[in-house]
Amino acid sequence: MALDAARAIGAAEGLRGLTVRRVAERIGYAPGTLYNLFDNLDALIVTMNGETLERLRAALAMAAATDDDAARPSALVDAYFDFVESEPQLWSVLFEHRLPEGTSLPDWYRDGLAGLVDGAVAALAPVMKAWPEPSRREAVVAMWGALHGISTLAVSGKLGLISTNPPRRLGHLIVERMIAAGPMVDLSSGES
Amino acid sequence: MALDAARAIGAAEGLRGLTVRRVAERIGYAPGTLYNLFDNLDALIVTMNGETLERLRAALAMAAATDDDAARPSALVDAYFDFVESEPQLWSVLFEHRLPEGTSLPDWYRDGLAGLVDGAVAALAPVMKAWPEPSRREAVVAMWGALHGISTLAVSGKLGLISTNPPRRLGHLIVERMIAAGPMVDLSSGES
DNA sequence: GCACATATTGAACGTCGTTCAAAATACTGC
DNA sequence: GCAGTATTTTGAACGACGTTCAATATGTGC
Repeated sequence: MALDAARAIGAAEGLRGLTVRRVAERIGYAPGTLYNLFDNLDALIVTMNGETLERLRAALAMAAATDDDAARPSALVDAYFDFVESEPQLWSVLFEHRLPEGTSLPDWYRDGLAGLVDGAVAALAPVMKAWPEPSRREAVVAMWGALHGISTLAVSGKLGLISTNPPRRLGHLIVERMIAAGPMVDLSSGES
Repeated sequence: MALDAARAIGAAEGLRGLTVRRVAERIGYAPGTLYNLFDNLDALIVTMNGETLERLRAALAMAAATDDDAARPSALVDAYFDFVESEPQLWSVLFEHRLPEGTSLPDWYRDGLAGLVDGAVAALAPVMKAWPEPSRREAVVAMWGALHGISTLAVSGKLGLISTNPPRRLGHLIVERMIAAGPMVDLSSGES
């Protein structure tokens, strides 16, 4: 299948090496053939990213199945960084790729992301009882963004330029302190 | 100058529109002329990114000059998001751009990043007295990564898919809670 | 074997980054 | 002013890119 070839190339060379011609050559077809399967290269990459997203979701779900409530936050962080470190290029493609100006991501893509966050909210609920329901989700989104940023800077080599701390450690730090700190006292504060 | 043209194109169209030919056309020169000024397109973009980084540093330094120690964290977060929102495309180019496999970023680039972090560490020192010196820098790097991730997801449209919270609010949440929580009890914990 | 639908092709178009000999320009010593 | 040298700029060329499309091959029902 074309997606297998794309995944192999993406894992080896990232977004820069992912071209229609390379994918076609790898599966022994002419470049034009791929346009019978996908509208264009962007659609192929988005489809492949959907699969990567699903694998990430599955990995986090596995970690969320930990029995010990208190250990679950740390397990989720480890699962996240395990995934990023095991497939750094595919994870990069998942978030580096941007559609051209006019177009927008398909619905199943948003559903995949939402499922990821919902799973984390459910898994962390026992240790976030102090947070009221709406701000609990807000906090999880913020923590997801934090892990995402740390991983992004690490994979692109920019974190290593200014810190010797392993990215995983920074992730643990953020999540642990966020949960320990509890919710903001005034939810409407902090706006400029 | 070529950098002005590159900045104008980058601000309008992002990394996708930044081509040698477009930049050359805008300054009224042939494409080949740019290769007398820069080794290649990547070098041009890295130079332009250096200028963007310097403007970001200056904006944060301005916010760090706030007299009120307690208000400084919030001011820094606002300054960060003000910058991202005022030049989303140039900020995106600054972090989306990746050099090809072999090459690495120049030294002045790392110095710029380090200066950014050092400035934040100094500005936040009064409200982070509870953190011992080394882990204080670690925490600032983690918070920078968090703001970076939230902004990345926001600019790429992926944050809006799963949350209606403005990114700025998530940033305030993380920084406020991190500082309120204080350092980790056991600095060597959290490693898998 | 024939008609029809489907899959695949390969050439073509315009654009990209990059190179390089040739042409244009600027600068020197006189 | 001029000859000669150094520098800047050019424009054509190369290979690779995404994408399109008429032509061809392949498969299917009869």
